[in-house]
Amino acid sequence: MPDFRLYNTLTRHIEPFAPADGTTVRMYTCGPTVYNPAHLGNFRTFLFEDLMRRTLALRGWRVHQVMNLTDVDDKIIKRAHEQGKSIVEVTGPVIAAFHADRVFLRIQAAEAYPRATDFIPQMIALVQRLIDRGVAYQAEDGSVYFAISKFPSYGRLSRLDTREIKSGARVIQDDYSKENAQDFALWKAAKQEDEAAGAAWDSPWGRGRPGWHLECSAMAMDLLGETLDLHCGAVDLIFPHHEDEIAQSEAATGKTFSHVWCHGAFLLTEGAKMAKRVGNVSTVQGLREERISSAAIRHFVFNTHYRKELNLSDEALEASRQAVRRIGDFADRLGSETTLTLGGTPELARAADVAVELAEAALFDDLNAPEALAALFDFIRAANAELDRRGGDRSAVERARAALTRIDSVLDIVPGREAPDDGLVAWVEERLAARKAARQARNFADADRIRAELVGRGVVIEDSSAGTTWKVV
RNA sequence: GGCGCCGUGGCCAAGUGGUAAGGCGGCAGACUGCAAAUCUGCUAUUCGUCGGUUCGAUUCCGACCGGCGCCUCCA
Repeated sequence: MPDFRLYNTLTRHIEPFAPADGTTVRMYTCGPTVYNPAHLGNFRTFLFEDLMRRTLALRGWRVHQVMNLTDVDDKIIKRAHEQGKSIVEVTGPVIAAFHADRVFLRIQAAEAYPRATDFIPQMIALVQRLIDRGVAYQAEDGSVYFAISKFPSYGRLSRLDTREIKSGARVIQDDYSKENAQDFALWKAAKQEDEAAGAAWDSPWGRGRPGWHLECSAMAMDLLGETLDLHCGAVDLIFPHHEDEIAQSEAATGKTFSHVWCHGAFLLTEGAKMAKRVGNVSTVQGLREERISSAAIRHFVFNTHYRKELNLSDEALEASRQAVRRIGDFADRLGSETTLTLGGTPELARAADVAVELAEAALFDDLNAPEALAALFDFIRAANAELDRRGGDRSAVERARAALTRIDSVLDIVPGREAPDDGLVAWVEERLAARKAARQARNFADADRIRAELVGRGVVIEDSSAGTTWKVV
C-alpha cells in the first residue's frame, strides 16, 4: 500500500492519513453561503476538495463527502428583506447557479448537499445537549451562546488561544448579552426581519434561527457520525468557524470531531484576497464568457499547490490554456485509431508506467498536483517521441491510454471536444478535398487560400503522412 | 499589537542539507511545398538581502526588506 500523507492544520505537520474504518473516508467540506453566486476564489477551495476526493478514490478508498449549503444567515436575510422575498426565494436560484458552475468546472458531486434549513431539529437537539452539559447558556436577549471558558482546549486549531484585540484587528461589535466577548451564538433569537423572511423556527428558547457554526456540526454529525476522518475548507475558516465547530461538537460528544483538518489557501487578484467585499471577484460565468475552458481553469488551479496562495492573472490563464491545448492534442493522438494501428514501443509502455508511479506518489504526498502535472508533461513528451517511431505494439499504446486515463481521473484536465455539427463537417470535408486536389496539382496558392478559409471559421488543420486532420479551436 | 504564510529564470511554479522538476513564452534546428502539430538543443553557476551553523545551504537558524492572510460569522 502506498503512503498517503496530508498536512493537518491541527498539528501543523504532514502526517500519514487513512480512514478510521480502513475503507471509507468520511469527509466534510464547508460549502457556500448561498446569497450570491460563488466566485472563483470560492471555487478554488471546491476544486481543492475535488482534488482531495478524487485522490482519495485513486488511492483505493471510498469517499463519503458532505458539503453543506448555508441557506440561512445574516446576508441572506438582508437580501431577502431588500427584495421583499423569503430566504427560500433568495437561495433557490443561487443554489442552482452553484451547481451549474460546479458541473462546468468538472467538480464531482458530493454524496450529500444538506441545507441548513432542513436540519433545524438536529441543531436544536445539539444546542439542548450543550445546555444540558452546562457549556451553553441562554442570555437576556434570548439567544443561546457557547461558553468558551467551559471548553479548555478552545483555540487549539487556530492557535489563537491567547487572543487579544489590538489595533489593526477588526472592531468587535458590542454585545452586552454575552457573558464573555468571545462566546459565540449557537441559537439567535428571531428579529422582525427574520420572521418576515421565513427565517425563524420554534425552539425551547423561543423563536429563532441557528448560528452559522452550529449548522456544520449538526449536519456533519448527523450525516457522517460524531467523528469524521477529514474536514476541509479554506484558511479563513480556521478561526472562528472551525474552532467553534470543534468546541461545540466535542463539548457535546466528548469525542474527537475530526481527526484531520485540511485548509486551502486563497486565490488572490491584483495582490489581494478575492472577496466580494473587496470587489475584485471573478465569476465562473465571467470566465465562460471569455471562453476559458474548465480544463484550463483546473490546470491553472492545480498548477499551484493547494496550500500556497495563487494569483489570478490573464497571463497565467493564457499559459494554462496553452498547456491544456497540448494535453488535448496528445489525448487526441493517443486515442486515435491511426495511433493504435501504428503502435508503440517498449519505451512507450515504460514511460506510461513511470508517469503513473510519479503522479500517484506526488498526489499521495499531500496532494502535490503541480508535481503530478510535471509527471504528466514528461510523459507527454516521451510518449510523443516514441509514437513518432511507430513501434507497432498495440499493447504499448493501450498502456499509455490507461496511464493518461488514470492520471486524468484525478486532474480531469483533458479538454473536451465538442462534436462539430454535421453541416460544418460536410463543409470542412469538401474544402479539404479541394485543398488536397490543389496540393496534388502543386497549386499551393489555392491550397493556402483554402486553409485560410478554414481558419477563418475556427478550423485548424494538420497535415501528416497519414493524412490531414482538423479540429475546431 | 498577536498569530501565521510567502518571496525560485521574461511569466506561472515544484523541490531537496550535496549542488535547481514541469508549464507558458523566446531562440535555433529536424519534419513540412509553406504551415500546424511533434521532436531535438539552448534559454537561473542560481533560488529577496545580509549574517550564522555546516566539509557543503536555495533547503536549517537569526536579522532585515518586500508581499499576503487571520485576529467573531469571509472559501
